[in-house]
Amino acid sequence: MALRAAEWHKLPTSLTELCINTTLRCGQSFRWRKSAEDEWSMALHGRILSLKQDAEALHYRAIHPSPVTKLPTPPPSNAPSVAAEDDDTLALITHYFNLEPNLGQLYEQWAASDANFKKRAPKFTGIRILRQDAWEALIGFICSSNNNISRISGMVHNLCLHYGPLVAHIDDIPYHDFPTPDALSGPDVEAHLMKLGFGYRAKYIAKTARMVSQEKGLKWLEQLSNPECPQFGVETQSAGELLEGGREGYRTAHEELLALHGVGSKVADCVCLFGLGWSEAVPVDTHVWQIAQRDYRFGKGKHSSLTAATYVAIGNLFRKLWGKEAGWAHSVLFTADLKAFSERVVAKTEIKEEEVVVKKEGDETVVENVVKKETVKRKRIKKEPEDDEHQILQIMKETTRRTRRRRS
DNA sequence: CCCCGCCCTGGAGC
DNA sequence: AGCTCCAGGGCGG
Repeated sequence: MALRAAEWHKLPTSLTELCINTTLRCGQSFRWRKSAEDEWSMALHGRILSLKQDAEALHYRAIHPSPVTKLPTPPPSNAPSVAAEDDDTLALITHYFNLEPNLGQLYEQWAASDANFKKRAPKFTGIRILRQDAWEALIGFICSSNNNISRISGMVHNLCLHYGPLVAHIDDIPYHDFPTPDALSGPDVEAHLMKLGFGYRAKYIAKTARMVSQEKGLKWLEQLSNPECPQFGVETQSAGELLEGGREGYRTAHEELLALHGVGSKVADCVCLFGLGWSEAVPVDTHVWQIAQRDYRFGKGKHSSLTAATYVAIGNLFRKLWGKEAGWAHSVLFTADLKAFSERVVAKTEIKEEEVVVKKEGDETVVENVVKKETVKRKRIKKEPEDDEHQILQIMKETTRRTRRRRS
């Protein structure tokens, strides 16, 4: 029997209000994959969500797992079924992509209060802070320490593949949802993740999963959410006034998260921003630290290195600059600084002035041009893998190679 | 409070 | 080939 493919639906929007090509690649989520040319897919809330975008609209479709027909009659078909007419996919997209705020207006506000934002943001419009599942964000960003986006994506993919529930296939490629805390609490998880190449993060994940599933409870984590911006399906409530260090609920969430293994200030802020809806959270990593030095006069005197005090000072400055959505504005600048988007950078930071150094060697005077650090760095740009099949193969290769290495 | 060495891994540059 | 550095850090001394 020929199966009807799931239908595509249309959600009108402009690329300045939402740009999935930037939003899905800027390192806030690690699970989206290219399922075809200009098409992104991911398992989310028990379905495969696929997206395409053009200048007028976001196109989406949901593939639900085929209902398990217990009837012993005809040959069972594993093919995905069509979404019900009245399913909640549109509501899910609106929630997940945080589509409520007027992004053009926000960009204007941020630009008006900061010349640097005004300078760098125009080529990075349409970036939305996703409202991701808190637990998934927590584990994803535990994986992110001392790591790069492509490897983090591979690790998260492996977590889903080995511990997450299968949702359905597209072109014979399986899509798994993110594993629950229970699923990652088994006795062999750490050793297994070690074999899968997680390195020292294997222990962090195993410990954190046990703490959340057995000690604190998933409810504990989810209740750290911004009540104005809750998990999917929960009613909203007011979240109080913005203080210098952020709202009360944000401060509490940040502090509570620090009790988990592998969660420091930066990872806690990522979870707050991307998983708990606290838009004033400002994760300060090496990129943001570099931005703070280059564009906001950090790196000298009291704040000459990225200490805990400096970390807080940067967040406070950004909150003073941009207010309640400081983390959102900061993410735009962060993205503008990512290597993967380096072809879009503004004006190449001008042609960097060469420092001319005059020094004496024996009798002669030698004049040489010293290339500045920034110029040198730009040479070390690697291209992110373009097509995703390549990326998936990469992931498989990693896995088999490691297991093979073990055997020998 | 700050600083340092260490932790796993893979890719890139030299 | 072999080495260094770096990639969205965290932890313990």
